[in-house]
Amino acid sequence: MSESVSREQGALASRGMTKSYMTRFYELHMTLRGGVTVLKAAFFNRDPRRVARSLLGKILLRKTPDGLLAGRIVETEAYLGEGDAAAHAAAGQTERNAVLFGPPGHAYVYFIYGNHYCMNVSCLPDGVPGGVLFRALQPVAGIEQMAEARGIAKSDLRKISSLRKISSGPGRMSEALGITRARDNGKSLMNPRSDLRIVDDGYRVRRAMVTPRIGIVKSAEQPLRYFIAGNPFVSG
DNA sequence: TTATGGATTAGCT
DNA sequence: GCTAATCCATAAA
Repeated sequence: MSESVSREQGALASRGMTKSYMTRFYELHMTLRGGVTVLKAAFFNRDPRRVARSLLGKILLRKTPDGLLAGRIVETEAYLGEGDAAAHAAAGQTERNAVLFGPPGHAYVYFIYGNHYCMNVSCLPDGVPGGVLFRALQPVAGIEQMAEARGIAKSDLRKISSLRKISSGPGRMSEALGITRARDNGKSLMNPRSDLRIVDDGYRVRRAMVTPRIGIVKSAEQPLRYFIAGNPFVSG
């Protein structure tokens, strides 16, 4: 893991990034080290608001045949059960949203606007709905592979604007990691051998912000969107 | 069986 | 800033 991160840093350095830019870009990367721990069920078996806040700074890992992909979670949204009109769980359990009603720590992937997949992690005990939407990642490892999946030219990766296009947004993030409903819906994110999991590398968020959620109409006023203050990879 | 609209994105003005 | 693209889960009929 730390080896592949070093490779990424070397690759970017070789593309002529300035020191000030490197400092900014890798502020969060430098803490990713060998001793990572997979988040356990107790972490997710809580109110989605607390889970959404606690997930900031954690690492989402994707293993692929072509290499390891990783991104630091910099933006999340909490979706509650009953009483949250914007939540998919609001109208009760269906085939699509069943994972939200299941045990905590599992991936809920849905298809939206005819084009995009979005991923949540289920929260609260089996039988109680709730989830956290992953909205943005800061690329950490496998940057070139993720860029390719997003249709971003390798030569553009020195530009911050292109780096942001890799995984700043729920649909973009899913495309970068190759997340689909068929492949990933219902998967546990707590299995150390899974190709999709969340780990804690010890990074601590300095300051988190809370604002209303993005892209919804119902219950749009509630402050349930969480992000790392000042992080350039936050969407919107 | 058909109609509706969305937890988004890219591209154009 | 504005809007088309584009599919499918859900609701209505």
